[in-house]
Amino acid sequence: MSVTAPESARTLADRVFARLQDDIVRGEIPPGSKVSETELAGRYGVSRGPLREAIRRLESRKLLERVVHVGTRVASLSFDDLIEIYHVREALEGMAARLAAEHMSVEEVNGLYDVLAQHEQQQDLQQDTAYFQREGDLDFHYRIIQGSHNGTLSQMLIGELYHLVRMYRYQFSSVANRPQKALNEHRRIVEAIEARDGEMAELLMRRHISSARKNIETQYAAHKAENLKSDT
Amino acid sequence: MSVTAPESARTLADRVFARLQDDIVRGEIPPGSKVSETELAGRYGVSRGPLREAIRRLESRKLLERVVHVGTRVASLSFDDLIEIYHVREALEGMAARLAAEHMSVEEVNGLYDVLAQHEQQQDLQQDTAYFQREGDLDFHYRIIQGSHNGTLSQMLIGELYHLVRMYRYQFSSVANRPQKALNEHRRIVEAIEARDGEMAELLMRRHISSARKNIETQYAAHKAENLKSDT
DNA sequence: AAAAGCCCGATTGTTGACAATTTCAACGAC
DNA sequence: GTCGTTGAAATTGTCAACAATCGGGCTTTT
Repeated sequence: MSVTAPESARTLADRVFARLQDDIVRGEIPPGSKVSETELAGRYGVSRGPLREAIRRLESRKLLERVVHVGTRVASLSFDDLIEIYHVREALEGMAARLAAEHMSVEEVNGLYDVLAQHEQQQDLQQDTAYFQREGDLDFHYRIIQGSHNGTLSQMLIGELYHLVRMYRYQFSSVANRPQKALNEHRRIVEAIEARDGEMAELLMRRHISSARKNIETQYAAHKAENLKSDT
Repeated sequence: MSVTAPESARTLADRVFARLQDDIVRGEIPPGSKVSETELAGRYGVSRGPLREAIRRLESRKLLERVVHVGTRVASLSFDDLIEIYHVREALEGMAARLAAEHMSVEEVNGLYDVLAQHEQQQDLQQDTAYFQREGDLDFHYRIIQGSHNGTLSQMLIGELYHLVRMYRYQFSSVANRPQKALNEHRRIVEAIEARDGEMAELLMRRHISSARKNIETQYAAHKAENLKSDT
């Protein structure tokens, strides 16, 4: 399912990489905190060799930042970074939706409807909304990206960008605060894909992600204003 | 200038990384060929430690492919890979043009016109056309990408994708075969950026890259037909 | 003769020790 | 009191040796 299929984690470096990435994304290791190679090596029970390999991979995914001869620290996403990411998502996922409309099989389209139905049900039941909304939302986007049948595109979104998005969501305990609207947008996107209307699918997906970005920008402005008020 | 500023190559791994990447992109090490760690370590005069770090970084940039316990080989771009990359370029550089129209300073826009004038002159003189056309073309695109003032976007295009594009151009000694048309398209893009018309800039950039992609697809079809003919 | 199994060489994965660099605190000068 | 210097501790960068795994060739079996 994942683009970088870990199979069964053939090597030590692979396992450490997976565990360390999870610990970072879930906030187990706080964003911005310095991490020591020897300390991490001890924690995961390996030597510094495989650990350094894991660090380098996570560095290229922007989850770690390394300074020569100084050390490594966990990336800490700023609002500006997140806005940048959403601009990239808008471009890439828009293209993904277009390609998905052109290349998705009927089985894959049916799968999209299944996901939609699932979300609708969870919407009604309001059970564990926070968790399912964010993971479910990603699930929907995952499927469209995979449906593009473009490995480069999938790698960039799922293999690189989405870890940052997930980390952000954990970091700010952020949950989609416009679930009904998002669900409707999802439905229209799927309909465009089923109709094989790539242009429409791209347009709708871009609007969808653009709305999410503007939502974040609004929250950011409110947050900043709040801080200014409490500072004075 | 570069996104991953090498400064003066502080560490051994950095230097090996830069040299190895250059050797790969320029085809010094043939695409698809297997590379041995000990052999490369000897060639660059370092131990396997820093070399392995360089290999990991190039692997994450898709310039090397590694199989566990088997070895590393230089990536060999297929036509399908290239088509995928151009779809991603269309999406990302379209967004870059839009953001550039919104955020570029007047000095940066003037710089674009300078590049345009340079290309025009080289066009007239027809001197060393092959080299300047391909590097100059990249220079134009570089500036617009940087003009987006979006670090994530720049990293993805310049830091990841463009090495593959350059490798492909070396590999197939490929040169833009529609230079006059491309130059006109460039000019219209710059005009849209100067007019701060982000929507138009994105549209034109997407058409520009889409045309290049279709051009490649046509060449591919011709190439395939040629092979079929010689096979029978 | 073809196929399956085994062994050996070669390559990669991993480890621990050593070298180089940075940081931080103590000290002294202005 | 502040700033610059110097030294040591800690951390990262690098290296060479050891262990694990894979591929190819040989033997063996049917």
